[in-house]
Amino acid sequence: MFGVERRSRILLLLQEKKSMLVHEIAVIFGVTEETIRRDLKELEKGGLILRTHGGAILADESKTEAALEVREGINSAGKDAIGKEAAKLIHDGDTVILDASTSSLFVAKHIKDKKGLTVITNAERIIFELSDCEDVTLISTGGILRQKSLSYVGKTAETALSNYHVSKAFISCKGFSPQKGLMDSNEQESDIRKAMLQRSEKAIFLCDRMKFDKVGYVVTAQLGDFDYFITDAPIPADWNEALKESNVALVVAL
Amino acid sequence: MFGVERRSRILLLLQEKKSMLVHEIAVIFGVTEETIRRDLKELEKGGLILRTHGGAILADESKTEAALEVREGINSAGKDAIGKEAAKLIHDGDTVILDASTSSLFVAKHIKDKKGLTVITNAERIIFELSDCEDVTLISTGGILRQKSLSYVGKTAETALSNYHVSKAFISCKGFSPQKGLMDSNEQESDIRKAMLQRSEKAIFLCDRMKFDKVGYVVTAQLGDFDYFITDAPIPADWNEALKESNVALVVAL
DNA sequence: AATTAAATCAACATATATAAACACAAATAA
DNA sequence: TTATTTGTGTTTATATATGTTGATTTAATT
Repeated sequence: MFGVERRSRILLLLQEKKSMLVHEIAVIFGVTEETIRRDLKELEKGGLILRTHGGAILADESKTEAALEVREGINSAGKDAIGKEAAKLIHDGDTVILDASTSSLFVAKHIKDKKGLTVITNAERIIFELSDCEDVTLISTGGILRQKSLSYVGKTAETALSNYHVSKAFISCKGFSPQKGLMDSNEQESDIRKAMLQRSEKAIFLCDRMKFDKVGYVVTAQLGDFDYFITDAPIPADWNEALKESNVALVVAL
Repeated sequence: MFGVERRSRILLLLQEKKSMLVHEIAVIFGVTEETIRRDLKELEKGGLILRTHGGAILADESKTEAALEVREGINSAGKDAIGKEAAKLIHDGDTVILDASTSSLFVAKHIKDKKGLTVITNAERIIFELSDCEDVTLISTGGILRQKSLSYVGKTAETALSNYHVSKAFISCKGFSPQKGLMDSNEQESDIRKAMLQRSEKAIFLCDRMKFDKVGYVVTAQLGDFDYFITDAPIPADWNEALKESNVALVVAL
């Protein structure tokens, strides 16, 4: 059996059982656990599964709440650190765009005490988070609520964005590599992010370590579209070159 | 079971029970309380729950509830009855507008089990209430959030409305009398309601007894603009005449 | 305020799980 | 053929999840 074949079978098994142990899978295919671990890494990079200690679970997008909220739990420390650093780029009186990502939600949590801010977003969770901040003018794009992500997408939301022009946009994604750029797994979310980038003077890319070298099937943007790259871990050595070439400032939050 | 799984299950349990004891959770999953405490810390870091001495509660509840509780508390029994009656006018597959009023919120609470609904609203509170209903397509007008009422107002919100046409709009107000019509105390809220009435085939006026003969300083609509008048108490004798003249159906919820 | 029982925290222990470096054999290319 | 790559197995050091214990904090009651 070839590796690809095994990996696709692992996916099928996971779809059935929802979660499995590395050991369990290794026995089924008669290979070492190390091999399975490598398979799982591969599958995780494609965003198909979620690796855990001892095994893996299906990255089931359809399981709205549970999946979404567990995902939020992943590397929340890192995302919080990123949010804190990103917040430093926002000053009293600024007008900014926050996208519908957990990373941006953490940015929102760190700007509550700033004065005279205007925040434009398509994320219901961010609206909820900031709705009690008297000193923040909150603008929602409106549109059809995508329940999986609790964000507004579609033509309405994009059109709404075109009414504004801001100084800074904070954008995340599903996966990133310097060669392929920012990738998402949902076209609508990708489109909204593209629209956001167009409406902003400067762009800040929020990229926690879990996104490194992950992939999605739709390209949202390229590294060169951004002015800042904020992350929570040392980046792979060869990325520095790409950042310099694209003239993107690197911020590592710790 | 993996840690992530357990944590996501804990969330589900909390959503069900609202609050739980550490001990209680530990027994359910067959792990030590220390492990559960670590889980709860993790979830708290992500802002999903609030830890208490001995257990945890859901993070969400507090904010929106508390903020609007006062307003909702006013004749909430009557408004609930009105909401229930109003919900009877909504059928599977309908597209409706709900305004940003407590009365409309109660309508929302009574339509959660209907199929294939589309709800257009400018009320954050209603979006929040319906955001977990898989069978409801939720459309937000978007715009600038008016924090006092947690509703979207302004030109953006009004323009967004003009993209839609619905079969029924549910509207409330601050005060009403047959002679003066529906009155509000906020021009922006009034304008949104006017826009909503224009976008709807039929209009339903939600008017609990507390609004009888109250006044506001801006007139939103006249009785004749509506098809139904739903209230929770016998109306003053001389109002019947006006209702009949305007060809408005009276529904008294009890 | 003082007392007390319970809950929490911090530090450590431990069994697994994982990552990293290397080895090797089969498949592929030169 | 010989070299190179690729996938897998092996070994060892490291990391992780959970449990355990004892000190500390908290909340409830006197």
